[in-house]
Amino acid sequence: MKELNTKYEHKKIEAGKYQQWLDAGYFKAGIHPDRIPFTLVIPPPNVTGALHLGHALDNTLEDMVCRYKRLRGYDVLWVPGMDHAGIATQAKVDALLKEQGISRFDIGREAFLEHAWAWKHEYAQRIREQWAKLGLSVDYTRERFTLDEGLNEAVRKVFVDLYNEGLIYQGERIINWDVQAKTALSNIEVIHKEIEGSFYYFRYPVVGEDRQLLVATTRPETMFGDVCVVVNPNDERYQDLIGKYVINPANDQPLVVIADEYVELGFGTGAMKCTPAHDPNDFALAEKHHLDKILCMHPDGTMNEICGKYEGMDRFACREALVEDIKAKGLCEKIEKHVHPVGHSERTDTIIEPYLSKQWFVKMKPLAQDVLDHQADPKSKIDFFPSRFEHIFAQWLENIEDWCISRQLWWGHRIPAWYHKQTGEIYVGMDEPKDIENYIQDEDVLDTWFSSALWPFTTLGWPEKTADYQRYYPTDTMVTGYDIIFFWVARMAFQARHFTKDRPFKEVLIHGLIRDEKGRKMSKSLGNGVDPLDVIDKYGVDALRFFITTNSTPGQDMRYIEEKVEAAWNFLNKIFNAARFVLINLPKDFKPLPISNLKLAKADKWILYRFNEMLANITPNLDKYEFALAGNAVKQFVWDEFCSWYIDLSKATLYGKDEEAKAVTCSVLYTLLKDIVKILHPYVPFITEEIWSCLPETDGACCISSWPVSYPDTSKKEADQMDRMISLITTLREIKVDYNLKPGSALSGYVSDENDRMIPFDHEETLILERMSKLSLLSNKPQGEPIVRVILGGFIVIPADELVDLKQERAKLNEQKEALEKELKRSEAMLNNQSFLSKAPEAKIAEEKEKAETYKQQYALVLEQIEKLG
RNA sequence: GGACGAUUAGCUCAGUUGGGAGAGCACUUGCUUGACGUGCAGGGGGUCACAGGUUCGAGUCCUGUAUCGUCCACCA
Repeated sequence: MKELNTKYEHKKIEAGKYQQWLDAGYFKAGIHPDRIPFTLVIPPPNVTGALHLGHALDNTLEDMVCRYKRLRGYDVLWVPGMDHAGIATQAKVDALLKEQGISRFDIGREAFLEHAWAWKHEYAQRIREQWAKLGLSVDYTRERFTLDEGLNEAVRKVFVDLYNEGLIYQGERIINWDVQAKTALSNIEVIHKEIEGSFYYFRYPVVGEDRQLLVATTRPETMFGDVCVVVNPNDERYQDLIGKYVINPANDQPLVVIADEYVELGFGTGAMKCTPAHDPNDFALAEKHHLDKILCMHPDGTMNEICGKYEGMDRFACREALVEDIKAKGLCEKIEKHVHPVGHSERTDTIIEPYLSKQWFVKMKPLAQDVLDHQADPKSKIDFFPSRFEHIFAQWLENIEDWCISRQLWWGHRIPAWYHKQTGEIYVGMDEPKDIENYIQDEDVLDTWFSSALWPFTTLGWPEKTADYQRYYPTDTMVTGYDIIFFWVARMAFQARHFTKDRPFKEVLIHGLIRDEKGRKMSKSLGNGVDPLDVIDKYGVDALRFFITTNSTPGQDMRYIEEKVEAAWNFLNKIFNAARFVLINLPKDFKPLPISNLKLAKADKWILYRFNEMLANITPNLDKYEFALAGNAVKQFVWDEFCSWYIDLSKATLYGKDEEAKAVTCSVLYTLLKDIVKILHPYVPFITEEIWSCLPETDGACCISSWPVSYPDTSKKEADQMDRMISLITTLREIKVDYNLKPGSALSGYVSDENDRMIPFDHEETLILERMSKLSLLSNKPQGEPIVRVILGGFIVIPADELVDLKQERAKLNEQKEALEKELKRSEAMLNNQSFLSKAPEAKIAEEKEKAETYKQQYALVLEQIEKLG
């Protein structure tokens, strides 16, 4: 048993504790095969750098769940791991090499990957150090990486199976091309931003005629890829032009005018240029009308060889130059300002080029439908907290398009497809073809999310039917931000459904973003990021965790406010000192007595009753991830009831002479402290473990102890008696403030019930009154002007002639009178309402009647007193 | 163009099946009370955005409006 420090110093308390937990193997799953398993996988952080506050939020909530479930007696498995994060990591390694003057193309694929792995090892270690700082109770014996061998095998199997089922295909389509990263992206990696661009109106001379056709575009540089001009077949203006040729002002080439209903009658000029290789709609038109698809750019966004003098120019430089040239030719009618959404790369923020390219796709409709079908079944659906995200999730799946999964990168899972050197035939398989010398492998890798989507089951050993997979899958809870529902949650859902015939997790807790104190997103460019390590250094991780868990609401964004972390620290300091108080007052040879065998005093019964109330309140809230509601209820109990009242009340016996009473108080203090520490453990694991280790008669660690149960034999009636005492003590304090008496000054007086009968106090209560208020009870009603105040269940009379300020007393009584009148009016209105009496629940009516009764008595008393004062 | 969220004390936010408006910080008065001044005791401060409706009863449910924010959406 350790000795508790005299001061709360978070650094001292947190030091070494995590390693002790790990050394003892407390977070290793499977130690208790008899227990019900509870599984959670960590959303694998990218190995691109340090963890930020967003990770702290996510991971703290997960650790909360795990530690709570562990205390509830589950065999908890929390699988840790990291994500290779293809584009992001490759960009970082590229940048690092660039600093050394190296291009990845100089050193080649293999050498580059060596650098990438070295990077991964370095950052994985940093991430683990941060997990340790946060106190995450993960099982390191099961740590995985999205690019490790086992996962690679699973990824290949998934690819090959989907390919064989016709759910993965290769196709030449318009994809979102990132000209900076020089890779394809999926639709959700494109961020649409409203950009002020221009609408250019150009005149296209009609071949052989002396007239011009007006065509508008927002992207003149793609005119080199135009193959025709399209008009609506019902557009009367252009009937005679259909089938004729016009001259493209960009390159003076003839373009045929075709008709298609796709062109909207009222929009623009009614004539649309068609660029099949640079626009998805134009591509669809080209397929329909068997038109050519002409690329006019290189993969890096510069113009290609078909663009004549513009070859090699950046696409936007080309746009400007071309417009100038067309103006010079006199073919530019006008340029209008035009605000429209423009796709940007999520990673590089460059403007996406819709680009014709051969890529691999997942056919999404059937896979998504499978998930949607199960979402309609309460037994196999994934439950979202809060539930509104289920609609967002379902809506996205309903409108899903095929997923472009190939990426032109090196860092990732290589696509298991090989092309025959002579025939070009495609071979897709788990392993390379036997006559590999005749094949070359596809150069591309898979979208990072393709492997992340398998995370809940591949980490448990799938496709092997391992013991872990059988015991721990499907997982129970996933904790993640609303920003990756589409990227990740939806994809896990369909891959799990398809390959494991199950949901990947039963419940999803969705949290929001953590923002800066002004509500802005934290970002590098704004420089408003907060490093969790700095916060931990200043306030300790427990304070950070308590701030996070008690200031966030499921699904809702939160702001980082340092004052609130400080407030959390203050609470921890409070707990620490409460623990000190208890420990200081326990006798050296203390042995806790079972509460149920004790002759409890009123104060004991009161606090135990309150504890039961609190426990009954928080448990269901914790079960539905309402950590803030539960946490604040615990805080309120600990601070306002345990510390402010019970500890103070306990001093009456602790500092008294009754050894038997003292022993009872000690046991109650000890037992309650122990329970409080357990309840708070998921929130603040370090300080609670510290206090636990200083408590006598505890074995093991707090983190593997058990969730408290409620105390037997507590009653509301007895709790109410203590509430009368509390009301009395509070009133006495008010009187002292009213009369400018020192808090420690002595008073004498008596308490009467509504009928003016003196209420007797037992020994315990007398001691408490003396201790808390320096009130000595009178046995006879004295003469003279008294101060009279209404309290719960009666009134207190303080005879104090020389003190009494009649004016003040009248004012006070009138205040009370008015308040009571208001309450009575409200109460009577309710009780005189026949509808209320006939429709409201009985318990509510009884409650109101009881209240009304109390008010009436108190009101009568106040009136009587006012009359006495005259 | 759709969908969703927010609007409650000076600030940041809770408020779980509808039943007398809460917290933290800030403000204010008093206090070396044998755990804690990082504290203790007392106090002030809100027409719950607005307008209707349902209900015996609405911060809470319904409809609409306003403001802010987010996501989704190929109109050249």
